[in-house]
Amino acid sequence: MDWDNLKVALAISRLGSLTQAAYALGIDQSTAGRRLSALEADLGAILFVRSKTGFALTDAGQAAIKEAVEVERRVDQLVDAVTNSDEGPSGVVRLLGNGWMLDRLARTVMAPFMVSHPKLDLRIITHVPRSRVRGEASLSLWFEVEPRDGEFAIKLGDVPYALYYARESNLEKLGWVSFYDEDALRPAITRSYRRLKRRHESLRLTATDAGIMLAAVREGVGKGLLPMCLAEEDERLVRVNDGDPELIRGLHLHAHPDTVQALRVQATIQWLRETFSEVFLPPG
Amino acid sequence: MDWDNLKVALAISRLGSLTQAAYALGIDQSTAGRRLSALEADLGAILFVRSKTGFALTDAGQAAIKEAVEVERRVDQLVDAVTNSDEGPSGVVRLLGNGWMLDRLARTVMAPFMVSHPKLDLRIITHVPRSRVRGEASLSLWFEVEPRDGEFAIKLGDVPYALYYARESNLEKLGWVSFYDEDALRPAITRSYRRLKRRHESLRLTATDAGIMLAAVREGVGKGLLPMCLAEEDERLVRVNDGDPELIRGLHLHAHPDTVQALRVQATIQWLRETFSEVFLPPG
DNA sequence: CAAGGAACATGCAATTTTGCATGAAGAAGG
DNA sequence: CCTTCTTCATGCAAAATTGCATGTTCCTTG
Repeated sequence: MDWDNLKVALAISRLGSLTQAAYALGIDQSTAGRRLSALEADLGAILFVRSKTGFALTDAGQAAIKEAVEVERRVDQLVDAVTNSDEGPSGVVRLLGNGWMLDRLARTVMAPFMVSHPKLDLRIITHVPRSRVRGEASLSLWFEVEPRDGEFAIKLGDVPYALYYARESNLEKLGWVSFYDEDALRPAITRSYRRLKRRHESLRLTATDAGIMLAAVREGVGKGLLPMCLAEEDERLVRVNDGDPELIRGLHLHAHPDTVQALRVQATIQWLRETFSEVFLPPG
Repeated sequence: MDWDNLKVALAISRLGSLTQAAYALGIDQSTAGRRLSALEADLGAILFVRSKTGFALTDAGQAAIKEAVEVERRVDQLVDAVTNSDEGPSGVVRLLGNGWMLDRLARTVMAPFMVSHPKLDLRIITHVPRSRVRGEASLSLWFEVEPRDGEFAIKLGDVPYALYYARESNLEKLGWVSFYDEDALRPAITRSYRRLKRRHESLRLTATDAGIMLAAVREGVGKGLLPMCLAEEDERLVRVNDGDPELIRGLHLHAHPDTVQALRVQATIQWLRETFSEVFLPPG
């Protein structure tokens, strides 16, 4: 049995299809299929039921994947133990989250991090359906979402939002630009909006990303709740009220327990914790 | 990094040389060398220092092997978990011990065991220097030897020895056939001999294996302490004294902790425990 | 219901890996 | 001190693996 073929089984189990698994591994779909077949032949058991819509785990497959995850973790440990000393952790880390958050990270603290970790391979993925993320060294940035099926979560900090409008606009006439996505119905958010928004005011635009909202508000489309870290930097935006932020959202980092222990994941977590204030709090 | 290359590193670390490792893995020495080089390149660290006398672990190599052993164990678990259900455990188990013991096992209880475990691959190795045996799913049968460096040992039972001579010989005129090997100087054995052997009696032959001793005694070369399980079955041998055996040796089974957990090793241990009386005690 | 898309299987050529043969370099033994 | 044995490195042909192109089946969507 070729130990390397376990990678294929793991990838298929995570991505659900041969094609995607092969792409993730950087090999051809046909190769992935043949290597899986070879693995199954060596083990004397069928691990996946093939269908045109994808691969699904059999009972034997579930048992195998459960152990293969452990194998992967040990290999990670080995790589960490050996390559560690010279140039810091190496390998792939996937970072998932909202577009504006990842964009902000990229604009502020990402470059020095990549420089100081030359062997780290960061995959930035915006707005992936949460269900798709399983295992495989990935970290997700989410607001107030409790971890799913045994995910490991730490709170990075509180991100303040405040109400802004464009300097050139007439505040009284402005409609609203508001957030809409799976999180939009959370109590904290609806409560803030209910408190701020008067009945007769119109809703001009919704967006799933605060970066787009900010652009819209800046161009005078309407007023809206924006992360202070973004808005305070923009000279064309004016905050409506002084004092406390209108809304505070807790930012959490979710990690799959299979891979939290890997050094590269730990390093990324540490980086996000250390730079949180700089990235997500308003300056000063 | 090709996970399968860890096998090569493990084999080299256990057998100490590229050639032997390659032979054990069933691949060519040049292939093993190239795969080790590839592994080292992927890890960015040298694992072994090459010399004409063999390969020696570097510090990085030691760290790597420590983890690779864990990887191997998890792969074992995976194979056990998956192939388990149908035809019992599979894989290689090495069984080391004295020639006569392994010979006796082969004559008595080995065939049914091999039949009931069709996927098991048993490697019988007689009289290997003990230092050579490290890791790699091996079990050793030894008398009264305490386990080394964290080996795991269980006592199988007591093997009775008694004094025999050939039916056609004249007991009074017979010299001695005695055991000689690394274990021969153990207190229990020298005590028995001192008690039994009179000064004027001559020492005719020494052998390192009780099977050869038995053949010699049977052919009238001399009298000697023989395992009762062997001697009682031989019509041409006569026991000198009735009653208690002249010598009792405790038979132990040593296993390396890295691999005891593997199902195939467990199955082999269980087999040896269950059949001990039939194999190593005199009939009746 | 038809068309388009996505997913897995398979034949075949190109690439990679492997094994063999040989060479070189040290260790062991007479 | 020389011979012999064992060990690892390397060039080259054979073998195995891989990727590409294509075919087929099923799901989705208009």
